[in-house]
Amino acid sequence: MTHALPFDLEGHCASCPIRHRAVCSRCDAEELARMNELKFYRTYSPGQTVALRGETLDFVATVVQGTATLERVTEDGRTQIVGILLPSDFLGRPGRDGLSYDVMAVNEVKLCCFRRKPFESLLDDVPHLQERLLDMTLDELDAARDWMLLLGRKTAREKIASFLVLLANRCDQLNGGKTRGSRHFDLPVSREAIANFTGLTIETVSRQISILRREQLISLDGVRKVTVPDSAALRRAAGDDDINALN
Amino acid sequence: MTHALPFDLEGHCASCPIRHRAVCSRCDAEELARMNELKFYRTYSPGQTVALRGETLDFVATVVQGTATLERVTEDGRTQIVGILLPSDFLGRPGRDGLSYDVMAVNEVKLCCFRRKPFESLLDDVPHLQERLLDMTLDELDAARDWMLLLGRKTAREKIASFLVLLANRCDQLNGGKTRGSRHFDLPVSREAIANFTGLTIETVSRQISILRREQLISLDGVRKVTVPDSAALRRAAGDDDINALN
DNA sequence: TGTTGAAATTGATGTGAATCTATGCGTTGA
DNA sequence: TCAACGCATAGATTCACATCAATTTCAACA
Repeated sequence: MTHALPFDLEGHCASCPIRHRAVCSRCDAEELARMNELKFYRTYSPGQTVALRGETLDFVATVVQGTATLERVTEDGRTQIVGILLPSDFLGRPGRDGLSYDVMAVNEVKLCCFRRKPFESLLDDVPHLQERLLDMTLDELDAARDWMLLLGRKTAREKIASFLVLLANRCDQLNGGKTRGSRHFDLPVSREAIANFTGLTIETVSRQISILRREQLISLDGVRKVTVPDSAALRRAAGDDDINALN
Repeated sequence: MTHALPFDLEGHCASCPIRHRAVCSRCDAEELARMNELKFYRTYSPGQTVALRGETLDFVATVVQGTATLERVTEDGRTQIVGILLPSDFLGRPGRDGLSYDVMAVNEVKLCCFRRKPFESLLDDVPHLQERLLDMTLDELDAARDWMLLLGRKTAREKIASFLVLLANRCDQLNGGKTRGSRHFDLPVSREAIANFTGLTIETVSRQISILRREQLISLDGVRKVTVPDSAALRRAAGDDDINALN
């Protein structure tokens, strides 16, 4: 399970690729040095469970690499993805033993971890850290609420278009600036995951993707590589009001 | 627009009915005194807009009395309620000019307000305040994710049962301890609001409520007063797994 | 106590997405 | 090279919920 990594895992935070976006992004050199001593890395393989709802999770972490999903499941097995963790996202709940959802690695995931108790002390001592965590949590809450509109009120077509817009935007973010005009990205997840994210079935996801392709709003290379020739058109199909156009 | 209030609006925090649950709940006497000087009250009448998505909101606040909804709307007018503010809930986003949803007063709402900038300074100075706000935000995020499962994967019947369970629990909370056995509470919102909350139509809401009543899972006195003879049975109809039974 | 209008309920019908059932199409491994 | 398998696509059918259309209930007020 050893893999080449795009940066030195034993290295310091200074060389960390997501340092400027993560929970530690507002920390100064001294604070960073303190965190640097406490941190440790963990790797999960595709499909592996990172944490289960209700179980004790004794660490918190930042995603350095890979994609993980947050899932809620009904007693009879219907599952809803309630969040996606991409690089720079934070995992865990300071002040609580466990999470209220399952966390699954989609592909190979690398986490920069801190044991929970020491991290809670850090939060008390390092205002920059707590401020940033509050801000990230408020952003997540806004994103969750956008998603509630999608789940409750959008059609299958709008759901798929919205999902693609969301991914395109997040990919842009990770690549720094935003690209204009034609955009190209990889779906990090299977059709089943898209279904569980949008509250649809895989069949409906597949059909709607085919329809969007026939209408030339997207084109596919294989089953995972997506090109969006006109992001504005796709955003229109997503049915959002235009305040969101800024994102 | 003058009304009798259950506590003295000009009074100090010590007499505030939601003091032990709100964002200020962990503050000591000295911190409270500081906040006391900055606070001011506002009242909104039923149906009034408290804030609009995208517009500048120059204050943050705690709900002291009444109910408000957080709403997201598509360009063509479909609306989804993405949150309910009940007494002790926090409104506003420190560090941001505006909100990403509309806020509407359902009935007469009283807010304990702070101008945003001074409140942000308070957050920096008063660790208890920021800690509590982070905790409340994380709770809201968990609740939003529960709601995503409901919107994406539950049937109409389960949605209505879940909604009633949620309300029953929140009402218990506000009344301090939790009541066992038969529970009784008032719906703070109309059928239309329930529809916008659950992602259904008013007709479906009405039908499902009638069905639950016929099955004796609930009984109604008028259209707003609900009695739940057996909360465990209603929770079962809500389709949650039993980890939630603790709540 | 009657009048009015909005909100809620109920019924009949329509429809979008789920379900059920093949079939295609890359990977993996013998 | 070819099964075998998982994943994606596609067609036919069903069904849960939406839509359309009347009532009925209820709160407010004369």
